[in-house]
Amino acid sequence: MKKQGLPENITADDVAAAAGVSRWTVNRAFKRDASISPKTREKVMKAATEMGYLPDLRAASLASDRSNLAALLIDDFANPHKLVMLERITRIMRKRGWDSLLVNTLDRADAGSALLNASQRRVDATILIGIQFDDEVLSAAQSARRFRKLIIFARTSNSPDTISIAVDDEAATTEIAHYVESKGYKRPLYLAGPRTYSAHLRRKETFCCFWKERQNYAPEVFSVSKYDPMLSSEIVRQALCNRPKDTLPDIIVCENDALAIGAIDTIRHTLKLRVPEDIAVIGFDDVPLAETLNYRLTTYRQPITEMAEYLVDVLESEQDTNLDKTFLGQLVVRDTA
Amino acid sequence: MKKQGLPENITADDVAAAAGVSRWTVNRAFKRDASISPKTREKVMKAATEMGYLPDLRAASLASDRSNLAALLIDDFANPHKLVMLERITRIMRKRGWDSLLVNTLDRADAGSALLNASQRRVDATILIGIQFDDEVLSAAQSARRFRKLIIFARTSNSPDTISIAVDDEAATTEIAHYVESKGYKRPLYLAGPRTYSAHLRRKETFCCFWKERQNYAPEVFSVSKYDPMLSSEIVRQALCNRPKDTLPDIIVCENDALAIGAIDTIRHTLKLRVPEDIAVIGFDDVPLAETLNYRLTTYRQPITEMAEYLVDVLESEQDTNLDKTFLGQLVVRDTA
DNA sequence: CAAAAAAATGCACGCGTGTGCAAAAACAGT
DNA sequence: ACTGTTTTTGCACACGCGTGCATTTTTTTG
Repeated sequence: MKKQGLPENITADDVAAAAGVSRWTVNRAFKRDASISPKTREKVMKAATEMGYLPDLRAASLASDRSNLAALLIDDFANPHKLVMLERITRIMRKRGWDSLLVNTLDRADAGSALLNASQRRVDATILIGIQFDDEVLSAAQSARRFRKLIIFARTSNSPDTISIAVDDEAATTEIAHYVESKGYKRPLYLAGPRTYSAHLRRKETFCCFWKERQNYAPEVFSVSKYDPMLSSEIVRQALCNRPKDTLPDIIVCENDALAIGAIDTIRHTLKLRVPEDIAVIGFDDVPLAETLNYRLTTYRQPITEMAEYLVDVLESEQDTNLDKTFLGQLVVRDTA
Repeated sequence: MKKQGLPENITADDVAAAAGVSRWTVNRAFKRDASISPKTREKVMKAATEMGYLPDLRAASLASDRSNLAALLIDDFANPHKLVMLERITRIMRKRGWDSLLVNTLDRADAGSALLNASQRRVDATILIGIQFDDEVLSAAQSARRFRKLIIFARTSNSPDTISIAVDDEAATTEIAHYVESKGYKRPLYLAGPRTYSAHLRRKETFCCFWKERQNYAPEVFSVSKYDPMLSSEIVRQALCNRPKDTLPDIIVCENDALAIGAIDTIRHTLKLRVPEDIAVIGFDDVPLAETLNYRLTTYRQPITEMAEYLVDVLESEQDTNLDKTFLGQLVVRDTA
């Protein structure tokens, strides 16, 4: 693919020679708020464009020790909400001049190595958008130092070395619980996802506490080991298929939409019951599928855009403590509850 | 987050001093098949581990002109199949030692700038997994040179400067068409996606030619401007909602699963008809949702894993011509056709 | 119009590693 | 022990740009 007659690598020196200035002036032309006169910059840019020159970000990063690059670690691709977060985060990062290194963490054992992988590229920050990051991994990460910032997105963590950006699970779940109560549901079933350690959600706990306190009994709880609609379908089937009708829950409150979608499928196609008339369902996240004709899912929307903007604020921030932040989302009432 | 008392940046020099060897020996220890004695390597690695040293990949890339990094450009996050490709590609790349730079291309106008963005990081290859890459962008990319390899994934292109890795659309669509014919469908409707230029699919054309040749009439065709289930639902509704029953298609053949899912939703929930009894549906891709209880979609599965493995072969290949390759997938018959 | 202030430009040095070759060390065979 | 061979190690130089400061040019001001 090498074009003949064209130099293999155009550097700032080449452009400098062509424009009749020094190399440093060339690089200044490419740097915002650099001290350079408008007409020199124009002259340089003209030469650069003709020669197809663009600064080498590796060298820039090496020299300045800032890369404008952040690693995104993800491990849970079955959850459609991940796609939404990924899209929003990469879009907003790019809009604000940040590139993203995507690292697909294979499993829990792999998380540590993924972290080191990112650190070798000397990224300015590492963003965790997954579930399999437990204490060991986090402490290993810290002991390896080389991590400027370790950000946990859409999940809260108590680790002091970590910055957590997430919705306020307690507020959100309380709002959901109030809604469930106000609609007169009496036998809620809580469908929880995998339980994690360092970085977790406080949804199940909040819902159950709320219900026990207000209604004087604990809701039934089932747990799915992965945020995967098909797995959720299977767990709900096992939980409900042989039960007499009057012992069935009247609503399934799900930790997120992936679980809710699986639950709805089972209710409709395996149990042959109606949603919401026989069993209502409520989700969390508001994934694109939740809005489709088929699901029309009642769910809680996280303000992902706002969270992603704040994420970039954090990337660009100089301070390194007290950056945790929680957000409020909004209950989206559709047809399933 | 700086740990006190620890040096800010541990370099190979530090490790060399600690291990009593030269810097070059330290770096050799980290390089496979480098000429180094086992016990020296062990000694170096021990010191390196204690000090938390890992080679700086930016500097390595700068010096060697190889980054083991490839850019992934994506623009179409509404299509669930993108998530599958992304997952598979990043997983296999990582397994084989490659990192990925994810670039979210905002729109067609942005594609060129995204390409330049990637080139500034001096990636070894740029992989296009989107639709909005037309001739202009590709030629701009080439004229900017700095692109070692430009790979178009899951789409074919005739550009000589490009490497295309895709399923054999003609073979796949022919298999689908044979299936449709053999099942006795008589009024197929082809639901196509957005039409593109340089990088395209040959599905619609193949299906229509096949049908015209064998049945002597052209199937009806509708086109959706984005691979988005909700948009597909809307187009199908407009196309079919006021039609007398006997003029409705008996099968909708969709360019991919995103469209098929939207079509099914409309058939069931808006037209109040049954799938496949009233209208059958067939998709393409075999996204995870296709397998769920709710859809049980008949579709064509692309061998993404195999394609991703080949992609890495291409990344590692020295030659730079004749690397295009097409793959055969498999028809997955479920309940919708 | 000269002097002072401000803006623009040039430069030595450093960032951390790879390459190819030369020097040194280890090993083999007699 | 001695030579020839192979393995291992060290090193000068290069990769392309940023930083901080010194120098030059331009602008401002009395």
